[in-house]
Order: sequence, then C-alpha cells, then structure tokens
Amino acid sequence: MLYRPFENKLNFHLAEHQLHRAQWSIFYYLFNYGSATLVELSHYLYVEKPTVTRTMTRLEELGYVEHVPSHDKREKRTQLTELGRKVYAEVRVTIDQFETDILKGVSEREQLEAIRIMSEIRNNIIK
Amino acid sequence: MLYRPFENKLNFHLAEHQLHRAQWSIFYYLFNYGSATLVELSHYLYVEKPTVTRTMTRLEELGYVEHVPSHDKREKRTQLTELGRKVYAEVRVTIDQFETDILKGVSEREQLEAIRIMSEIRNNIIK
DNA sequence: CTATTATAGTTACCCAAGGTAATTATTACT
DNA sequence: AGTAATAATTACCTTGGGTAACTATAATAG
Repeated sequence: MLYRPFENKLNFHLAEHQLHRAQWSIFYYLFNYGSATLVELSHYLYVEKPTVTRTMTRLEELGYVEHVPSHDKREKRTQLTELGRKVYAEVRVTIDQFETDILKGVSEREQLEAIRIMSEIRNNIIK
Repeated sequence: MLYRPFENKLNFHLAEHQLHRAQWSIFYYLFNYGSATLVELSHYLYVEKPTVTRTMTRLEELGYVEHVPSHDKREKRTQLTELGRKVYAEVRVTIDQFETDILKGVSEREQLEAIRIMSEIRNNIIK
C-alpha cells in the first residue's frame, strides 16, 4: 500500500471513536510531529486560526489532546494524550483497511505514478 | 487539458458569480443533462435529498434555476435559467483557466494515466 | 377498485468545518 | 519605552453534510 489518499484527509466515520476529517488531520500531525501550536496547524492545514481553535477545543473536551508548557506565553502548544494516541492507533487500523480495500487492483507502479502526478498538481495549487 | 480535477468539484471562489462547490456540481449536471429531479441529483452527488433541496432552494432564490413541468406531480424537475447558463459559461472559463494553471508541467500522457488510476480507485470506493 | 406500499419532496432539527472582523495578551523590534 | 508583530480567542456568518418525521402523489396487490 503506497498510495494512501486518506493518510491525512478522511471523510468517513471510523470505528467507535468517530473522528471527523479535520480532527483526523490534526491527530495525524500531532502523532507524527509530537506537538504543535495552533498557528503551526493552521499553516499545515491551510485554514484560518479560528477554525483550528474550534477543532482543538473540541478535541480537548474529548480528552484527546493536552497542553504542553512553552516559553512563549502567547502560544498554546498541544500534544496527544495517552487516550489520544490510543484512538489514533485504532483509527489508523480502520484507515489502513479502507485504503487497502480501495486500492484493490491498483499496482504498486500505478500507485507511485499517481502519487507523483498528483503531487505535481498539488504543488501547482499551493504555490 | 485532459485531467480536469475540478470539472465537477470546485472548492474555490469564482469570478463575480461565486458558485460554491455543491452549487457548481448541480450547475454542471443541469448544463450537461438539460434538467433533473431532486432524487436524480441526490443519486448523482451521493448525498441525501434534504441536502439537494436546500441547495436548489438557494439556486432558485438566486434566479439560476427554474421548474419545468412534469407528468409526475410528485417530482420537481428543474433546469438552468438563461441567467444560470450565462453564469455557467463565466464560471466555466474561470475553472478552465485554473485547471490549465495547475496542470502546468503535467504531460498529456500523465494526465490520462492519473485519470485512469484515480477512476479505478473511485470505482472501488463507490462500489 | 380499494387499500397498501413506494416514491418525491419538504421541514425541522443537528453538526462539522470553513470564513471574516475585532479583541486581548504577549513578544519582538526600533 | 513605545510601537509592531504574533498567537490565540470570541462572536458571528455560511455551506453543506446528516437523520427523523411528515405530506402528497403514484404504483401495486388483493
């Protein structure tokens, strides 16, 4: 499984912990980068800060993320909680299964080719 | 320009007539198929009926669509108005330009290959 | 032919996820 | 020290997805 279209963009309901698309994007970032500020996430996701604030507030209410102290008292640095990492792992399995399913019949060569071409287009878009 | 990712799914603001993504999808269908019922559109878009009702109501308020008489008094058959077709043409230009821009450096062969592969995946998803 | 079932659409709600404008607190810079 | 910039929040608006319950009409079974 090389091509993982939902690696970081998910539109589906998942397991019993149903993460929404934007929530999963944040989980993904926090899991792979350890922690993040809201501005960092807003740049990563290409959305405005209030959008991130809202989603993070929700994730905090759900007990999935927690603050980590920072020198800069303006910023709010956040990481996944133990529960958050557990949920990430669960959802990861669901997504992996889903991606395996939708890649049935698509060869490794084709996946790499599609990744390459779509990346080129993406670069043209965000540039 | 073979690969047209936004042919029918648009996420961007357009010209002075700013069509939203779901609105454009409906414009696209009506322009190419002449007219449609709400159920027809809900199948095409893979969304529920109330979603279509809302969007169509909005398009009607904007003067972009109008009813066409039907034998079956239950259904509400709709088509683009003259204004609707004018807006379609305007937006079409904007999208074509956008798609040309984001395909810079992507050969015709690559576009065809990407279309083929992504179609395969799409079929796995909607199946 | 009537009674039931199926279909098309609407209404009233809920929610996620994007946006802008204005504000506060803190930091950086001149 | 005073001003700029930055991080985040709050209040508000919008689109666009969903479900449940309903009405009106058409199709079908007995």
